[in-house]
Amino acid sequence: MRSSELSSRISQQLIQDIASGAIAVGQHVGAQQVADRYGVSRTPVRDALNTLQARGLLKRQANRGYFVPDNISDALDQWHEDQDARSVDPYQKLADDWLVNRIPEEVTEQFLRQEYGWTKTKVNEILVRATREGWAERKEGYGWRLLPVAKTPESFDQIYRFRLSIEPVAMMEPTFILDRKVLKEQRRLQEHMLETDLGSMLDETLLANGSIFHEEIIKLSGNPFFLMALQRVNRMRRLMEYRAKIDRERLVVQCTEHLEILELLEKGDVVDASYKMRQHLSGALKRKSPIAWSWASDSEK
Amino acid sequence: MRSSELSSRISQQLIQDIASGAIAVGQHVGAQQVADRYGVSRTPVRDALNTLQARGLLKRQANRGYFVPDNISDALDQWHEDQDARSVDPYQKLADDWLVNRIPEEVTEQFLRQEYGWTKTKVNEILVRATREGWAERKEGYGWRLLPVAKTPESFDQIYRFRLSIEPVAMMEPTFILDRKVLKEQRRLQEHMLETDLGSMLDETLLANGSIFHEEIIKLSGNPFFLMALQRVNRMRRLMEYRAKIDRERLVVQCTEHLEILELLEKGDVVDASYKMRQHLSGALKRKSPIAWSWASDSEK
DNA sequence: TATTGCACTTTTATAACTAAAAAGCCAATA
DNA sequence: TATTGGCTTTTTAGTTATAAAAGTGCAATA
Repeated sequence: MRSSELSSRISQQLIQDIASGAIAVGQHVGAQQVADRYGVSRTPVRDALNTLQARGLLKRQANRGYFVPDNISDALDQWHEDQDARSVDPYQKLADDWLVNRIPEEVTEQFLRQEYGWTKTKVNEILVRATREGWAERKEGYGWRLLPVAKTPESFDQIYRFRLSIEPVAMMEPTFILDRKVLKEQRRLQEHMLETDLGSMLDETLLANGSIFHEEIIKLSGNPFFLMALQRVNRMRRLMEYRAKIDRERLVVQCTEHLEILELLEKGDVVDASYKMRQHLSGALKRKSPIAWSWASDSEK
Repeated sequence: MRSSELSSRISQQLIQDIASGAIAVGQHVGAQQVADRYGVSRTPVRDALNTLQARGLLKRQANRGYFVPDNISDALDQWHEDQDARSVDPYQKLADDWLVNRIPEEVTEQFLRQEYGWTKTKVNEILVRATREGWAERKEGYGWRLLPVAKTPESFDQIYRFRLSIEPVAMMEPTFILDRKVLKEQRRLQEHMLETDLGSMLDETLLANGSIFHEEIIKLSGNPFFLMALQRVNRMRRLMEYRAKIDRERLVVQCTEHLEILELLEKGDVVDASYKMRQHLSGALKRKSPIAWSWASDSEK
């Protein structure tokens, strides 16, 4: 059974979907279906499904497909333990090193290849992603420049101020569509969060929850530029939050507020929902820095 | 005298800066100074300056540097003629082909290499840029997906709606700084536009003018996320406008409105300036499609 | 009839080498 | 004393062969 990078990514994603409840217990998980969802062929999906089945996260019925078993919690716990020693994503590694000033502002590809032992393509792939997510850019000549944005405590506030300017407005766009199906699905996810023991969930899953909710709502605006802008700042925010201790109590408040917004939308009360969204974001902004900015001091050495 | 891609880009940029008035007549243009501005070494800058000097766009004084000559208009006209047969930027070529549906939504790198005769690195470079500018993304497995955003007449409206939600708000940010130096420079550029014969200016120069003004203003907000978002939609807008006939009369109105906003800011009247900005953008939105959407019909075949 | 399993094709990654381009340095000069 | 000119060093682009990974079609099976 092969286990390429892509199939590992698919495994991770599937586990997260199962843990977050996006894929329900007992549900059928077919290779073709998963392949379509992620836009890949069945080859890497099959490897991923095989791996998950081997670890008891999926049950297999010959020639009928894979299913989420009843005893999924145990298997998930087991999997979490196994993963504790998992290797860190190179992208996160670079982001991390940049945040704590372990690498200079300007780097050459060669420097990264030597420093991390990455191949030419790997370096390129990582830098492209960093470029897309807004914290790196190619210099005109040789080398790359890493941007100080998203490095400081201020950027957290700045991101929330930016979101305050787009999210409530997006909900008032003339092309906004109250898609009941989306609202229902989001309600299900938020309620699932509240019902589940948050301590047993992966940090990634918890962080993803907030982003997904807001992105699904802004998507309803029918204006893709609002979505693109939100996705971009969310990715940056997660770079920072990745290093932080998550305040799980705060998450309960977050989910509750999400549900309140959903309720207003389900009633068709878009204006109040937009207002509530504004309050929701203001609340996050007003809170004292929700993250221990342990690394900010490093830059003052 | 070499003429690499980078040094050609620098030449282009310098000419545009001279044409738009960012570099004034008689001003000294030193190699080191230019190199610092663009973040490159003197090597490609020297090639560029040499090229420009050879065409009479710069005057050289031995060991003292280059200067913008008095008779720059003639030299610029001459240069424009020479450039008429200039080769199209591969990036624009791909964008163009995508806009008129000459290439499929999903492409492999190999396809592009064969179709356009580009090298592996070139293909990568172009796709990375398209990714950064938001209209392409890597598929999970092989291949790339081109996004339909920025292909339709609606996107034009959507971009303006988005800008309406961020630009006036950004001016009201608590960190907004009224930088007189920036305002003065922008006033100079806008007045230069009005004084110059627009017919003699390159389309690129005219299109860049509007973007730069708005980006400089939003930069004053002190919140880089507003700037990043604006830059992104501006780049997309220019992809579309690149194909269009420019309404030069409209540009006069545009510059005048820019000057009005500057005037309010110079008086320290940020609130009114923000309101004027809103009106300015609304005006552009309300105008009937400013572009002949010649290619939109192609998709309905 | 939907799904898997498997063989086969296409596409991309990797590595090593050569050519081209950019960066960096220092002496020469107005 | 700032600036250019020419030179050397460093970095990246281009090329080719080979391995690995992903995509694709079709028969087998519950």
